[in-house]
Amino acid sequence: MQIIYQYDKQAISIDCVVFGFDGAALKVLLVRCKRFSSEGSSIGNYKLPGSLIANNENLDSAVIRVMEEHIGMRSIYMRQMDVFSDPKRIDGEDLKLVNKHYNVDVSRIITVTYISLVKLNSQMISYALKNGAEWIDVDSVKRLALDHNDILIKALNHIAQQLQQEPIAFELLPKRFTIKTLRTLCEAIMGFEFDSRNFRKKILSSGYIIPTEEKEVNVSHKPALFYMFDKKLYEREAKRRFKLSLRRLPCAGGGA
Amino acid sequence: MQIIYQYDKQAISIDCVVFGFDGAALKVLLVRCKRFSSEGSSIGNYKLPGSLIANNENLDSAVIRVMEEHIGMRSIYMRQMDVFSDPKRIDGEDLKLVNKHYNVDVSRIITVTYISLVKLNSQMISYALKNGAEWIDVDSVKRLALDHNDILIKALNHIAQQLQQEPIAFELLPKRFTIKTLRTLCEAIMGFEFDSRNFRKKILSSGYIIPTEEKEVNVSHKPALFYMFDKKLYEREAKRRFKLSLRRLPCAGGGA
DNA sequence: CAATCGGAGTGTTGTTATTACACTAAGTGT
DNA sequence: ACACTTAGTGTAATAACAACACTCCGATTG
Repeated sequence: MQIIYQYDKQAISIDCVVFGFDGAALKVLLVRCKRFSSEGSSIGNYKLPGSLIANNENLDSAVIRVMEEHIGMRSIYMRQMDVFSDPKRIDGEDLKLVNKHYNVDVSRIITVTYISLVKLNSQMISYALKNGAEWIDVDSVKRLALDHNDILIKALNHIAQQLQQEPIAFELLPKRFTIKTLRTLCEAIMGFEFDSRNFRKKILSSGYIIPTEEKEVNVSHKPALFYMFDKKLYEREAKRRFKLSLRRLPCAGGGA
Repeated sequence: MQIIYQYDKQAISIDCVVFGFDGAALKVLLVRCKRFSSEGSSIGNYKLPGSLIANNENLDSAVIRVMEEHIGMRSIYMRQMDVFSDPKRIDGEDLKLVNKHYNVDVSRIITVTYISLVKLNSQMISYALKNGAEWIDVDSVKRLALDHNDILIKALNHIAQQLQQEPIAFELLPKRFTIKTLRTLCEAIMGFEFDSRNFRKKILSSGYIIPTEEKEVNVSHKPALFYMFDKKLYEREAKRRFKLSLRRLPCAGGGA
């Protein structure tokens, strides 16, 4: 078989799954795509924010560009997730629409997906609305354009996994937060509930979630204390943890 | 700023980090690249096996194609790792060499990296040699072409991480193996040693690593029993584990 | 201003997983 | 028979986890 390196009709794009937390539910940033939709295509009413890769930009800068467009800020947590490369992933009507939208003529699109985590606030919500986007409860997301539902589900599993290993929760929370808020967030990400006493115990024994002087005000119950995440302490702990575990037995055959 | 979607001069490639285990050390498959190397370029004597994406093929099939070329078989464990997209990652002399080698004219290459795990045997070693490749101890890998050293290091960390969560060890071992061999492999991947009694206890209590009737022969010491990995049992266990952990508290703030 | 409401915050105990550690068993070779 | 080499076994101390019920504090209501 002759191999043809068809580098001239393939485009690379990024799609971002941007998560936020409003204190109660996990939200995802979706872009309305009316210009985009059409009969006979699988394009729904919403899609994940994304873009083709522009001239001389790397993937990360494309993500930053898209983020800036929809949430108005550059400095946010972002991590590469996966690459979707099936040539049949976007084809037929969908591909025509994409070609038209971007004014290009490509026969396939390879998409690199990213996960972003932002500290959601009300300005960001209205900023998104002004720019054709919307923060939507992950639980009430309906049909999305292209294969974006698959991507979203993968992203949800991904952060649930990550939550257990890295301090990603604090990327979604304001600087000061109560233990209850942290727990609600963890429950939203994991999809199940925790025992509040054990949760609190674990959090406080971590050593890097430190109390502030502040309490909630105007709540009709005992006010909760605010805490902060101390990144420096966390990193010091992380190093120590690594050293201590040098002789530890991993679940060699798989998480037994 | 005007955004130009320069889809017409970018190529997508895959690079594979293929690991094998010879019973004593972890090996990685490297390709000699004499045709490739030149004065003034960062191209070393070896590189990871890889390729540009060919006509109408998706990334996975490109990986399979490359694997077939170097190890002569299709059916192997492979997982996507990461995407390297910095435009400056491959440029200048290196880019010219790559363009010449593939007979293309691209200004940037975006590379998706894969990890493959194979059950190494002597036929594969000679097959590789005949096809310009070589299985090399991961500990004695020197300077590689382009940014392939970075990719290799990432891959090593990746499998160390994975080993603790998925049964990847058995992708590297023959069907039948001794507990000692499994331990040696885990030690090679993790980079430190385990207590042999605790290791054995853990492995045997997993429930899905089952003894065979066979023992080692012609060893000048008590012969070790061979074991097998039972995938079906593992998957059943995995489901049960998930159910049981429904109320478990994750290390919410990060692996405390 | 007493009573009610709602969520914050607190400790203990039984159970399970982890670690550390030393000897005997079964073969080969001399 | 003896020496050598690696397989294979058990226990006890410690640490992490899971299950569980009540008091505290402030706001609100009547």
